This record gives sequence, structure tokens and C-alpha cells, in this order.
Amino acid sequence: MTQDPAERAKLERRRQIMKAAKHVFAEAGYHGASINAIIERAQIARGTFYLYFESKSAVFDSILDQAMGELRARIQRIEVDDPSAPPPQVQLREQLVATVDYIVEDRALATLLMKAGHTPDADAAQRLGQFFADVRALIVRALEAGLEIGLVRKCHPDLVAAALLGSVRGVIELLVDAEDPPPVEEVVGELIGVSLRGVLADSITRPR
Amino acid sequence: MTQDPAERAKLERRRQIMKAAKHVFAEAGYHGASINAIIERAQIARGTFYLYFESKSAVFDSILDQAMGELRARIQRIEVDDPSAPPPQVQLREQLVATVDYIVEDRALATLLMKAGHTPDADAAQRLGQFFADVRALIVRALEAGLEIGLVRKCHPDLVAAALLGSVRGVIELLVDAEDPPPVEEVVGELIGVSLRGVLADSITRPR
Amino acid sequence: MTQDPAERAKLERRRQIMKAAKHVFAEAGYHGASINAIIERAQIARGTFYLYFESKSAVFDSILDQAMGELRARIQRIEVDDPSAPPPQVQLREQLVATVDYIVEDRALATLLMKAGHTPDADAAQRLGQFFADVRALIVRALEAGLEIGLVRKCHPDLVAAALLGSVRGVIELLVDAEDPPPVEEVVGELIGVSLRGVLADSITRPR
Amino acid sequence: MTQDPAERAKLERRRQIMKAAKHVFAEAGYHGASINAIIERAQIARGTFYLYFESKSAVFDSILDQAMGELRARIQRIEVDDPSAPPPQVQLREQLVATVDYIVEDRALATLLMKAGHTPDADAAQRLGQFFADVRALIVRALEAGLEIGLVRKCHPDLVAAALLGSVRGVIELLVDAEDPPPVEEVVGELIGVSLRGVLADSITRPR
DNA sequence: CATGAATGAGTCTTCATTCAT
DNA sequence: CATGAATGAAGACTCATTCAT
Repeated sequence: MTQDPAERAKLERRRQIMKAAKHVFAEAGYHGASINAIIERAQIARGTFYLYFESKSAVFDSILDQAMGELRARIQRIEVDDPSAPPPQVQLREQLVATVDYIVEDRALATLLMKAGHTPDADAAQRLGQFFADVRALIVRALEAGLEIGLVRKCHPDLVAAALLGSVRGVIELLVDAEDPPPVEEVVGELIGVSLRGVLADSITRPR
Repeated sequence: MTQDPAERAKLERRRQIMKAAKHVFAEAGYHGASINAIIERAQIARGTFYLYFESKSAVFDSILDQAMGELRARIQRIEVDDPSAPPPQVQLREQLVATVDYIVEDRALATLLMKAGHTPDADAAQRLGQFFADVRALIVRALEAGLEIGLVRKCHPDLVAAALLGSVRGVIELLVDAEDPPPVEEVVGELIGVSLRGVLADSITRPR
Repeated sequence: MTQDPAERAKLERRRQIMKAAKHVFAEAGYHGASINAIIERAQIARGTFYLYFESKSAVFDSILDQAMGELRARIQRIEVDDPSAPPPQVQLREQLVATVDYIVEDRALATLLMKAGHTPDADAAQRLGQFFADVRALIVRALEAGLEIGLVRKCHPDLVAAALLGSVRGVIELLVDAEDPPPVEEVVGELIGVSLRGVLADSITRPR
Repeated sequence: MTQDPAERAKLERRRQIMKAAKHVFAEAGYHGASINAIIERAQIARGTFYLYFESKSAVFDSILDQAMGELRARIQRIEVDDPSAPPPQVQLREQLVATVDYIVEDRALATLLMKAGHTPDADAAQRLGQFFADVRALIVRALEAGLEIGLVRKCHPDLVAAALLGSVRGVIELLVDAEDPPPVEEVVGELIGVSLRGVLADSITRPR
């Protein structure tokens, strides 16, 4: 599973470049990020960059892909039926904490994800869009499942999913810009407080 | 109220250029929008553009400023104390409808507003940021007022405001990308459904 | 000899434009002088300018021509043989005083004349060059005449003429840039002091 | 004393560009000189130019700086008191010969120096002005020293210095434009002939 | 593998000139 | 005659990408 040292060194180099690029992209935006700035930050020569990445957009894509992989690993279907699984609220909270944690831990990445909406790199933009669409679809399915079992109040799942995803993004954006952000636990608490109340059936929120 | 014809023609020209630019910006992003594309779309000569705008960033600024002006006119403090004013929920709904309506009416503009987060036009980016910060502050104040009179449940107003604003943006983004979006009334209905439930004190939502 | 009032008005307009242009040219150089600056200073509309002058270089040419005309009128052959004429030194002094006076009186014009060596207006540059060549030729002829009658010491007239003309230009340049220039009389005195001494035959300067 | 080959090549490139630029500037003036023309003459690509010089004005400045350095090295204080130094006239002649030689050797440079009076590159224009002002100051000091020891006749040093510097420039200008210029030795001879006579005290020129 | 000098397509912007009103 | 809106050629400069060493 491990490669020979040469292979390892190559991967290390790649990571180094990606890290440098991530910061530059975050600070200057896609267009504002010049290859110059990236190679300076990565302490490599111009040609070396093109040895590891085909183009500027290729690094951008790689960064996005990696992040999306990490996020996907943290966001999963919430198991409602499985009695051996923790209760849905707990699952939700755990996933949200893990997700927000990951993003907020890496400010540069967070900036990228939040602000890279409209890059001229159509590919990357579309992929980012796809990622959010995927997450939204996940939420839609969760809502629909909840609807069926009466957990979720009657609503238009697509719209509500968009609203929920938006609220998460809104909060993350706040954290990214904040000087000293509140602890993630608290943030997620509020997020869940608002979301669940906004979504759950009244019979659940105020039972009896 | 109207000026002399020459003045009118000039304003008309300005509008024409701004309209063309708005579409190009929406399609290609700030950087991807070339003066070339703008003047082609506006059917004017290169020099003419610079007769009406100092620079590329100047048009961008103008477009943003105009839009933000329109939006500010639609988003105001919600009067709670004034007995002659409509009930707060109605005010909220009316403002939301007016706002979402305005944005969704103009898809290009909406795209701009939603995606112009990180332009190299620092000035515009900052102003847009300020605009959203202003709106968020408005929501924060509303929440705080609600908290005082027990209308709003105990919460961290800054975070909740960010979540609410985010949910509105999330929904608008959905509408912008949607093939055939649902009627604004319905959208706003869901938005309010989620937001109020998420925010109001339980004693209000489920009065005994 | 006088024209109808309309004609007069036209000429007046021309003069007005030339005056404005002269100042702008002096301040900004040929290239730096924009039609914009000229018409603003002349308080006329863009089109009006082109009613009176074919092009930017045309005004420049006119200004130069006029000045060169005035200068030519002040610089003439020095009569040596004519007994009814004032002595040569007096003629020289008078011409120099008149010339320097005229130039220094009009700082803008002086700046133009001194610094317009290499304008992209090839025509004007060449004409200015011709003017100076003419003056130099005049000096050469004066020197040759002086040589013949033993007034001037043996020398290479072309070179000496160039040196003399250069010294006049050097002094004028100094005056143009000076805060409070010395009186022209004094300036010309020094100029003649240097030039004559440098040129006259020793038998004349220090007669036994 | 020599650097590694890469460094040498870079300096060579720089020189090559400066040489090309010098000719273009001389032929077309500062404004008329387009980057296009420069790179065509230097046989390099557009980007290469900007690899070696920040801007058009930067090359111009470099050319001027280099020339001024060379000239300053040739123009020095004339030692009057030091008995081991050659007599002042000889020093003067040597310096003048070296200076005029250097300028006339490089026609393009000479044209630049003589005609670049009024560039829109304020920096360069000012620097050139400063250079001539420096030289003039040098002459003024020499004259004042001469005055004190009775070598120079009573005169207004500033004016006379301007005249002397002007005469040198006048002569150089002649040489630059001349088809087949006379030998520098002769030129300098005349220059000194005129200048010294014009400046020295009568008791020196015609002793006894 | 690494380097960095060279490339040139593409951008924004200026400004002299024209012409319909 | 006067106006000033419109024009578009031309110019300086940037920067992603290539390739010989």
C-alpha cells in the first residue's frame, strides 16, 4: 500500500503545491491567484509547477476534489430505521459538528469553498455547484424520509433543503470572517436549534 | 420631472451599457467579462463605453450600487410597536416577497449578487459585504427586540441571523438556477415557515 | 485691409485657441497636450477646435510659425558696410535684446521653442530645425564677413556659429526656468561680453 | 570578476534591449517609441522585454542613467592648485575631448540627450534636467574659483555658465546632425578658443 | 527531475478625429 | 457656425504556459 520513497516524495511535493495554492486562492481569488504567487509560496520553480499540475485550473480542481472527498466522508445518510444506530438527532449533530469543524479548521479552504462560486474555470465552478447540489439532495431525501414517518412537518422539501443548506453556509461564512469565532459546538447547537424547530412536525417539537 | 432630451438619451445609454454589462458579468464573472464582450452586447464602440464609465470596475460598482439601493428600499426595520402598522409577520412577509421578487425577476442581477463574493474589484466586494452585513445587523436587531418581549426564544442572535440570511440566500440561489421556479409567494411561505418556527419562542408557536 | 466683423471674430477665435494651446503645449509637451486640455482652456467645444485647425499638429505648427516669424523679424543681417547704420556692436546688441525680450516675455512660448526639439510632429520639428539652421547661417555669414575685414579672428565659422547660437539658447533656457530672472539688458550684456571676446580678433579686443 | 554564464547572459540581454531601445528612442522620441518597435528591433518577444524592464520609462531611465554615469566620469573638477596636475587648460581640453568624444561616438545616445528635453516621463525629464544643472553648477564653481584668483574676468557666473554649457550643446547638436563631422580635436579646439577668450581676464589673454 | 528564461495572446484604456444635430 | 456624442486605431502591460538546459 505504501510506495517507494521516490513516489512518496512526489506526493509530498504535490501536497506542498496544493497547500500553497490553497492559500493563494483563498487570499486572492481564482483569477487574482497568479502562478507566480503560488510557486513563490511553494518555494519551487515555475517549471516544477507544471510538472505536477497540468494547469492553474488543475490545482484548483484538485484542491476542491480533495475537500469534497473529506466533506463527503463526514456527511452521510442519517439512519432512521436502524435501532442500533444513535438517535437521528445525535447523528445529525455529530455529522454537522464534524463537517463544520473540518471547514472551520482550515480557514483557507473555507474561504475557497464559500467564495469560489464564480470562477472562470467553468469546470471547477460546476464541480463546486455539483457538490452543493449533492448535499442538498441528501437533505431533500432526509426530509422526505422524515415526512413519511411524520417526523417532519408538511413542506416543500427542495425549498426547505436549500434554506437549511444556506443557513449552514451563512453561519460558516460568519465564522470564517469572525475574529474569534465561538466554539463549533455552540454554533452547531444554534444551527440545529433553528433547523430542527423549523422543520420538525409540531407534534414533535411540542409533544402532547 | 424629466430632463431635456439630450440628458434623457445619455441616461438611456448608461442604462443600456449597464444592462449589457450585467449580463456579461453574470455569465462570465467579473474577470471573465471583457470590455469587448460588453461593448459587443451593448452594440457600441469601445470609446463610447469609456464615455459613460471610467473603467470596468466602475460599471460593476454602478450595477451593484443600483441593485443594493433597490434592495435596501425593500428591506426595512420591522415596526413592532406602532399599532397602526401591519402585524410583524405581515410586514416580514411583504418585505421578503418584495425582495425575492425583485431579485428573481432579474436573473442576471441575482447571479451577480449571489456569486460576486470574491471579485478582484476590492471596492465592490467590500461594498457587497457591507450590504450583507447591514442586512444581518437588521436581523440581529429584530431578534434582539423579539427576545426582549419574549417573542423570540433564547438564542445567540448573531449566529441565528447569519443562519436566517443564509437560508434566504440559499433559497434564492435555488430559484436562480431552477428551470421553472415555484411562485415567489410559495417560496416566501416556506422561508417564513422555517425561519419563524426556528426562531420564535415555543410559547408563541404552540400557545396553550 | 480690415475684414468684416465676422472675419475678425474668426481670427479672434483662432488666436484664442492658439493661446490656449500654447500654454497647454508648454506645460505638458506635445504629446501630453490633449485636445481635451486645449478646448477646456479655450472654453470651446470639441468640434469647434477642428473648425479652426485641421489637427493637433496644425495648431502646433501655427504657433511655431507665428513665433518664428516674430523672431525672424527681430534677427537680421548686421550691416557692416552701410555708414548710415549704427555700429555693428550696437546692431547686434539691439537685435539680441529684442529677441531675448520677445522670448522671455512669453514664457510659454519660450518653453515651447526650447524644448520642442523632438516632437512626433515631424513637420514642426523640421521647421524648427530649419529656423535654427537659418539663424546659424546668418551668424556664419556674419562671421565670414568679419573674417574678411579682419574683425573676427581666424576660426571655423560653422562651429563657432553653432557655439554662439547654443550659448544664446543656453542662457534663454536659464531665464525660462529661473524664478526671478535678471533684467534682459544685463543678460544680453553678458552674452555679448562672452561672444565678442570669444570671436573678435585679438587686435580688436586689445588694440595696442 | 566575471559572474556565472547565466548572469552574463542576462546582462547581455539587458544591454541588447537597451541598445535597441536607445535607437528607437532616438529615432522616434520617447512617445513615438512603441514597445513594439523596441522588441522588433531587439528581436525579442513582448514578454521578454518586461522580464528585463518594468516599463517603457524604466528602459529610458536606465539608458539615461548609464549615459549620465559615463559622462560624470569624464567631467570632473578641474584642479588648479595641485602643482602635480596638468595645467588647467590641458585638464579642460582633456575632459572636453573625452566628453564630446563619448557623445559623438554614440549618435543615438547623443540624439537622446540633446532632444529628450520634454518627455512625459517626468522622472527622466527631471533627471536629465538635473544632470545639466549639475554640470552647470560645476562650471559656475570653476568660474568663481577663477574669479577669485583673477584668472576669470568679472562676470555673472550663472549666466556665463549657462552660455558655455549652451555652446557645448550647440556644437554637439551640430555634430550629431552633420554628415561628416570634423574631428573632435578640432571641434574642442574651437570650443575652447571661444570659451576661454570669452571668459578669461584680459590680463591673461593679452598679458603685459 | 528541476529550472527559469522566453513566449505571445489577450486586456484595459486613451485620445485624435468625425459627423449628425 | 457650434456642439459634443460616438468612434476605433493604437498602445502599454500581464500572465499562463512551454522548452532548452
